[in-house]
Amino acid sequence: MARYNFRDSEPKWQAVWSERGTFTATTDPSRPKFYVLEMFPYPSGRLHVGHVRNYAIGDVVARYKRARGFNVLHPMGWDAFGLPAENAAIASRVHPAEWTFENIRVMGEQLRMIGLAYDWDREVATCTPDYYRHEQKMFLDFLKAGLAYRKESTVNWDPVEHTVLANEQVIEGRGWRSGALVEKRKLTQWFLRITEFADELLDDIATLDRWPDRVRVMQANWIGRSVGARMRFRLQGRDDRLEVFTTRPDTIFGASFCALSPDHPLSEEAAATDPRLAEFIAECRRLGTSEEAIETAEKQGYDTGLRAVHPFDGRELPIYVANFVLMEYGTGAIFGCPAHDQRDLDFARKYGLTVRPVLWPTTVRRLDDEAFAALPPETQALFETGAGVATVDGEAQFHVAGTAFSATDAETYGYDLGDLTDRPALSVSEAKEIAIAGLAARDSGEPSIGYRLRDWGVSRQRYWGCPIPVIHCADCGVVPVPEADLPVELPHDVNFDRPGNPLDHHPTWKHVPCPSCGRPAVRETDTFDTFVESSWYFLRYCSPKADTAFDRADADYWMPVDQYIGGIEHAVLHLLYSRFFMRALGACGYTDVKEPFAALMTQGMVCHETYSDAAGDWLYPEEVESRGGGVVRIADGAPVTVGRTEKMSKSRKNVVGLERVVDTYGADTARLLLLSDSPPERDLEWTDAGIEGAWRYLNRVWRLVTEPAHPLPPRGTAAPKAFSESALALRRKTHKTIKAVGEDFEAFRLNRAVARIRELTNQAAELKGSDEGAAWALREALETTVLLLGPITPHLCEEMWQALDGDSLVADAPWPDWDSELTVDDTVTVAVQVNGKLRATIELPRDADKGTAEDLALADGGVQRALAGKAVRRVVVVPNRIVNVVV
RNA sequence: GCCCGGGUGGCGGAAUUGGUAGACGCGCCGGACUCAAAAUCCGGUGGUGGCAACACCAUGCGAGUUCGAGUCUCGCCCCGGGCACCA
Repeated sequence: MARYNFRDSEPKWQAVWSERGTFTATTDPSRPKFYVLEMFPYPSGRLHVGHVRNYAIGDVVARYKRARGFNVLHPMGWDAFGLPAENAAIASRVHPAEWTFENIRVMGEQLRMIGLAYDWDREVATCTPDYYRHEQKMFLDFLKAGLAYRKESTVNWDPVEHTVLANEQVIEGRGWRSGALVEKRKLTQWFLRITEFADELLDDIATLDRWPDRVRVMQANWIGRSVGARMRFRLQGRDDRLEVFTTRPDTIFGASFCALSPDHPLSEEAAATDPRLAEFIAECRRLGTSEEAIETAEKQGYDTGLRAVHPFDGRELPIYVANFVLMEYGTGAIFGCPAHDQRDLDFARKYGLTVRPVLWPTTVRRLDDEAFAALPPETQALFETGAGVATVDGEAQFHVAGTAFSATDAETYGYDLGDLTDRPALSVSEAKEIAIAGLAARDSGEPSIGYRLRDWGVSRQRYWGCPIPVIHCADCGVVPVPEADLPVELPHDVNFDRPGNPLDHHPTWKHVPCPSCGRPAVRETDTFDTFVESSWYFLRYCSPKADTAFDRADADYWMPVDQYIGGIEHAVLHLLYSRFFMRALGACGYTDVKEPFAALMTQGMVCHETYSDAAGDWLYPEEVESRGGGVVRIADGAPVTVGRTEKMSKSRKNVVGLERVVDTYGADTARLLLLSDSPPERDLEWTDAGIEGAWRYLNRVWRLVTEPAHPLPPRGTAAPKAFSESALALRRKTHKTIKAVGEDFEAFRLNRAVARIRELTNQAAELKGSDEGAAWALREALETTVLLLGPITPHLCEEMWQALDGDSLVADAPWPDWDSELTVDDTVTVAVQVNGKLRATIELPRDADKGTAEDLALADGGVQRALAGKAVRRVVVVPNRIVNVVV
């Protein structure tokens, strides 16, 4: 039994593509371009099959678009700065650069092994000065344009190691290595003014019509534009005022307290004279900086003793410091309206504050607290759930008990707005306008737009990143590094024996003369967030050897990326930062393209079962095997616990190494499985059974092509006049498949495309007869199969194309055309239902009229039996689809 | 906690976007070939009942809209992604 020899074929065709420069891209404005890009990897060590899925999907697009006649740009590179390199340096005493470049070498070899259609001449690694020098130049331009600035912000601080921790390094509030309780600490850091573009970034989401809706929604929510008001409360016994931001000025009459962020200046001021408050604030700071930690922590507050005066009714409201108020959003202070906000309600109950409803459904009577308290407990309980409305004594009544009452935009409500209005019913937006007008009249507030989006903090106190090109001079302040002095290169001679930033510890690197006055000064020792590198790498690919960041003409031709592919985990940060970067670069005259990625596809993760031994240590899949109904460790037969299927990760060892799969089955088999077993956007579970099935199919096609059941006519033979029924059916299948697979590729339905190609293979194998027509139809089917499968299993297809006397490479062959006469059938099978239940199917000529369909359906024996003599009330006919008889 | 997804046979998934639920594949069962095994080929395979024709049940749970719901609406449950210093 002949088997496809991938061990010879795969390196052979890789060499052919490489020698011919098949995938080398050249700027050519006379041709339509297509730029397809997969998110570049962080060089973490070795590729596993999880990485490959991303690249295999992109490779299908690249090869398919190439067959469609596009001038395709498909580059690859390395997102090479990052924390893991420093961790490796600490753990294994290897230099981050050495570690990174070795990983790039290994992973690059692995990528070449899978036959991806990359233009390797454009390979980029972001940790090289040749790359990051341009980033430093961009930063200097941002600085000039006012898009970069410094301000204080908080970081996670490890008090034992005296170092800044990433959120990832904070485990349950403690430093991952020291185990010390993490504190927040304020540092002056660099920021990029992304909020400058908040409205534009939000509005332009509408233009991203080839992005998944969910990503667009996530970005819009992330920017979180909300129209509200800033309002100022007089402080009792003081001259200054407290400013808060609210999205619900209409509920101001329900305010019963104000709350400050622990980082608010007023909190700090109050803490100076109140040690218990100071302790409370310190406790809040141990929560860490992530929003998740803050929002999931138990809501707590501390009464500062300060009192805010209500701008309308003069009530004195207590001012709390609360652990859930974020300094970054709004003004870092809020007013609380417990009746209409669940969090405020919980807070009010906890601290015994009044709950004062100020809006209610117009159709109900309001119960005051006294009347409510007089009700029996079971009646009170009726108010706990739902919308605060319950029937008491036959009348709908309203009271806020355990659940805050929230209004919808569509309805109108009765409102308590003091003497601001007499109107009996208002919509929320009308009430907001009235409240804001009232505030303005008292000089206590004005309309304001708030954003959830915050400016992008780009300073990192780490070595393995791009140095921020400024110098701090005692006399001149912050001085940009002159452009002629770029790049500011990382020093190589660093050591990681001490915790903290090696750049800061370096004996000489940071000491430089001030470029402005010449006196001794120090370099900025912070480096950039690695998201900065990934915010413009797609531009560098357009002209990777250019002396500038990119050549304008090349970028004008290639940009935007026509198809971007990557994980859903990047739905907000990386994609939003890149969109911002294009606009910031635009403001500095670099480019006119606004949106970097015209189309986006987000692929799911590759998952695998996890295995652990009796001691609870993780085991690699290749360390275990099934034996006698259980799973055991191969080395000693010890029982193994099979855990849940999870995203492949080095930490759980549930990774399938690429080499093992490619050695055993070849790259094409792995590619086929990764592309066919799940829709690309969904998660995929890697199983050994799956890879066997893919391998079996490749050999089946291989044999069908190289050992056809009967001789094929020479390539290019004209079609015979007549075809047998079986041959004609195969031809129809062939042309339907061409049409459908093209549509599937365009829509990323890759798993379905593979299913269709397999159907074609099945039908080709079942072809009856060996006459001229059958042989011709078989050749047509086989050639088609090779061309359609080409983007998925490219090596095998080149080999088969050669076996079919193909005169060129599949990689250079145009996509096949389909004959519309062969893609539609003369008859259709129509389902017949009786009262919505399937009772029969009937064969009808295509596009038969409704009367014919109805008559034939009613004449059917099965239908008659189901009707059982009952009178037909109605017949619904959907042509070519269904007949539903209603009795 | 907040934002965004997902849930269909033993398993991965398909379903012309409101019209025959389960394409294609994996696994399993049976058969052929073989001294035997592997490989390959042929047939079967959602569940329950029935010799069978067939009937009933079935797309996470519960309601609803409709001639007709996996698909639309409302309310739940579970799983996953993100939450600004992991990339």
